[in-house]
Amino acid sequence: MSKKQNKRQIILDEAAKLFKLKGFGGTSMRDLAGEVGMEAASMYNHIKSKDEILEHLCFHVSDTYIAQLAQVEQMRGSNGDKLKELLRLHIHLMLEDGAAVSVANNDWKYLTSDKLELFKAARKQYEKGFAMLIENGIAEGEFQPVNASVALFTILSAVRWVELWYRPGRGVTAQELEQDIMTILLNGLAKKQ
Amino acid sequence: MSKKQNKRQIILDEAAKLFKLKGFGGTSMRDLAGEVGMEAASMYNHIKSKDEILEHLCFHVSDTYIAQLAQVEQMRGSNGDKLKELLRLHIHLMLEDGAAVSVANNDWKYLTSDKLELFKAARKQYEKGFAMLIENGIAEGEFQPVNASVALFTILSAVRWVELWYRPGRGVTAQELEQDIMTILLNGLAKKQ
DNA sequence: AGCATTAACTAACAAATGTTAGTTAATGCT
DNA sequence: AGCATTAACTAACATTTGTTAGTTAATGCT
Repeated sequence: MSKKQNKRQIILDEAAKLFKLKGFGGTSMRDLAGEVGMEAASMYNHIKSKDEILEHLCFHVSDTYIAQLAQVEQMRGSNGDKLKELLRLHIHLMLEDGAAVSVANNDWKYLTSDKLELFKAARKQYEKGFAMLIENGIAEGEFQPVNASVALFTILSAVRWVELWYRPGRGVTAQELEQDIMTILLNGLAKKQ
Repeated sequence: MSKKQNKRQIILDEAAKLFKLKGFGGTSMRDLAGEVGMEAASMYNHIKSKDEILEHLCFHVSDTYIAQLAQVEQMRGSNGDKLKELLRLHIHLMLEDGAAVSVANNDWKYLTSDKLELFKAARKQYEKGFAMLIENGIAEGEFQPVNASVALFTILSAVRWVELWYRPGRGVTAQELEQDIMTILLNGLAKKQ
């Protein structure tokens, strides 16, 4: 039983890496099997289907994001503090589970119909909670009076490059990264005068 | 001859839309043919291969970006002004040719080997020019002293959602959009105090 | 009118795809 | 020791894929 869990996890991890590299459609079960060190057919002892792999990866990410949102919502502090913390957690998942996040960002559209709807709903829920923090911040005069949706997507997109770009040995630490991104997004690139 | 150009363009445009919607791998030549209103085999009177379609779309985008960079580089004005203008042009292409930009952003990895290298080189050239503006701005004390690469990718990513999200009838005009994105990226979301 | 080109079609191909069936050796429980 | 389960294998399947061959009607030039 523990062995089974283990092999399944290896398949899922390897799938995340391959899907990130070559896309869901561009990755065949034989490719994946080669990476795992097994025949394609053998993997079906551990997983139900190729679609199930995709579902697992996508919902792992969306579930985590929603849990993080719930966690931040019951924090106390300013909207700026909450936004900062949610963003920090958001970036943190990217650094920790980059391949899965990449799949959830790029290959979610290949989910089959009912799962696709579920995923889109989850994403919308997350975005809604995120937007609420921004709207509250604007209403309370804490943030600049921009369109909240525009701010939301600008921020969420702004951090998406992290999973494509960040590698530990790149001369930028995770702390610097977080700090600089926060600076740019909250304080802006231009110097205050 | 003009007819041929026309049909070819229809195929390319329709391909951009489909690739954006379902990905390069997820779009079959028969799907595309159905959209164009033609049998799959008939399209080969107008295009060389499925790969050629992808190449055309990707290089159309990278060529445009590089031309825009060259245009801005010979402007006079502050680094902030140049950065603003380059970003404005960048967003403009997204609004004008969203599907092609989407393909260049998401499906470039399916380019075949030599074209893939060419595309990556073009992208690197664009990023290098973009980064130079930021570095100059920092050196001249115009921008905050952040890591230039982090700033570069944060800005370039920040605007990527536009092609996924923007639709004319969404209550936000292109002008508002540009303005708000500039505000957030250059001045920051937080109010100056 | 005669001819060459264009652009559509149908039919078919070879390769690749996700998946199932059937088999077999190893492992662990009673 | 005997039995059930697990997890690997090979072989094969039905589809789908990108693409080519061969044909045919329409178009336009001389």
